[in-house]
Amino acid sequence: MSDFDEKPEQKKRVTAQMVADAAGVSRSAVSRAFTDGAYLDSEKRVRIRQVALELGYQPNALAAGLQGGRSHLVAIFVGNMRSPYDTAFVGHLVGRLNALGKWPILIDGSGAQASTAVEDVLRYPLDAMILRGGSMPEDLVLQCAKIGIPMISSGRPVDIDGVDNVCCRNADGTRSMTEFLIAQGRKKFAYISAPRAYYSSTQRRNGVVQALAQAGRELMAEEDGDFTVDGGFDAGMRLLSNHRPDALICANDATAIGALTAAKEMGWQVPDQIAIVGFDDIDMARWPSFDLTTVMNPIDRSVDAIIELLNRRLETPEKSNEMILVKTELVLRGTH
Amino acid sequence: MSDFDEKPEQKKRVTAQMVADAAGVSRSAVSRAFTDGAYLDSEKRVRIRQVALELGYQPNALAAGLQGGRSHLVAIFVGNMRSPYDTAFVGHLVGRLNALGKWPILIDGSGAQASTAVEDVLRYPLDAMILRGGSMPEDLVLQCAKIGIPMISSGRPVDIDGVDNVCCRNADGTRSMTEFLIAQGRKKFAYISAPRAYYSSTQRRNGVVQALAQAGRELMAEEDGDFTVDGGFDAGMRLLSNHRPDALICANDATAIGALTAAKEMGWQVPDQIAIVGFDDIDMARWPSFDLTTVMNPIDRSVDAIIELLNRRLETPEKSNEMILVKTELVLRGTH
DNA sequence: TTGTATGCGTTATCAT
DNA sequence: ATGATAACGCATACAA
Repeated sequence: MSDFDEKPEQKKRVTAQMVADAAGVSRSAVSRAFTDGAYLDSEKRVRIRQVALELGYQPNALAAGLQGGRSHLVAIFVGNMRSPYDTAFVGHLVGRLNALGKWPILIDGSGAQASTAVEDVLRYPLDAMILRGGSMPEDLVLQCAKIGIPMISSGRPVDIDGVDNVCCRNADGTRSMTEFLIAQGRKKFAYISAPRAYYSSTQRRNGVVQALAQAGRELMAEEDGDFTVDGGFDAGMRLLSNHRPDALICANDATAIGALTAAKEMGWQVPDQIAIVGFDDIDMARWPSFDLTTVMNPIDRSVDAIIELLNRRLETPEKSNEMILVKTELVLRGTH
Repeated sequence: MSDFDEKPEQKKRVTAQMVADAAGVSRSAVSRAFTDGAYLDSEKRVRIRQVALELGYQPNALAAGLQGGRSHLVAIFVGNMRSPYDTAFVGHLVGRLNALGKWPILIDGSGAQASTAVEDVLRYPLDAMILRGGSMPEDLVLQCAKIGIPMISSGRPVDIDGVDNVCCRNADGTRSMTEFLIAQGRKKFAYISAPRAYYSSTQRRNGVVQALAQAGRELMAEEDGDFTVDGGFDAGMRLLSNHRPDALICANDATAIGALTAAKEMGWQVPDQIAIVGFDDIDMARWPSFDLTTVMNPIDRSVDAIIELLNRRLETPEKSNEMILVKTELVLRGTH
């Protein structure tokens, strides 16, 4: 073997034609060797694959995608790449998509250039676009729908033709939690919210208010948070300086962790004097320093639902929109 | 306008040819209208773009990528999509790549099917492959190098031709921290590690040991963690039951948070009786309940370095390998 | 400045 | 079972 053979210095990508030449077969044979269920002598298939391996050949997915089939590319528009819940969510989703042979292209929705980014990514013939939290500009959603790209929104229902939705039963979750706390003997309820723009916070608040109304009560106090620990801390400080509730329900776990820290710092006994609960059940909620009672917003099930809707939509592109509602569960730990 | 016109039901993607027909120009004119710096009457360009917008035309990136230029696709192999540091890292990286017009395809390296996933993604003519933490099987790295895909590894140096590296000065970080604690008067040092397989934990331990040696000391105790809060909690419990160090250095922040929780639970006064410090400076480190003194492993600078190496490599594909070492910084909060 | 013609690497169709 | 050939949608060298 010559030195030249030893180090091919192949700058250009190996093509099917090269493999065909090397193996002494036609280009089509090579293509078939990489297509499951194609007519090809099994012995020849093995030989071709062998040659391909030696040459380092991989079918070019770009060219294959041009053929009209699926591209296997899926975009994920992530509203907030900083929040613990969303990042965990995306982590799971990516894993599931990988297992399915779908390749997720991530778009950071919080960036200033998010709209441009979406438009650029739309140049790829995507199998689907998944919206996670945040909000994609309406016109872009419409554009996707117009192009005919299946869209699945998670966390914020989108009522547009061609968009499927996965959403957790926010109000049910906080309603159950509130009922539980009432049954436990709590009487004076407060809520720390997130800005109105966040659909889920409003829904969660509704659940609290409904449960209280049913018991002939109402919220005694309320403060604005922003879904972050710092926001929860500040809101908790403000709220607990001016009121003495015995139950504090927070828009999410981050907020609750912040509020819990504030309460402890102010000398409140949790859960003796006050119950503080969150929503989501992020990893940190079960960290021993918090041991937070919360409402589980199940990532597994939500991702399952997304995958399910994705498969269904790819199978039947013209099917009508669907909305899968994901059930929550109370997670009773140490702060109630 | 007829009903038919109203709802075009366009299943097929709009192509440049359709736009050309609609605008009464040639196919190439349309192409030029979307290519910056191409010769085209500016008036005509505007008209073509207008028609394209109405029809919902986007150049097909798959077909464009086939042309031999860049695909603008970049794969990110993520070793651990659960750890707070890695997810934050990936979040930043995705944002930066988006801003550059590069589209990141995520591969979950912790999945069982990671190898298959990498091979499948390699079918796309990637502009680059970025390794974040974890470890990609060596043969796959070699395969990428052979194909000629630029690779950049972050968090774990890869010594293979064609692979650039970004790595934080782990040993420097813990050495500075140890020196600082020694100067502060701490005398009995302990370390909670991660499994040997993790390059960074070993490096960080080395820094501690070196600084101690220079002061004529050595580690009085050591326990095995696993880079998680739970692991840190357990290791902390074991360590503090059998020893009475006055400084506990942990392999990362998650470990430190776990150990800190354990220490408080056992009644230790932090920082009076013991200093507990971490590494990374994840978001949670500055949460008020922890207020953790730690070594910053700067995500911004690491991502900057990756982008820099990426640009340089794309500019000069044949350049020799580079390794950018990222400086750490002590972050002095409340646990020292 | 513009249109025509060719090539990119693959899969699908059609013969054989 | 296999090989030749036609799409796929675009960019670009070339001709006008």
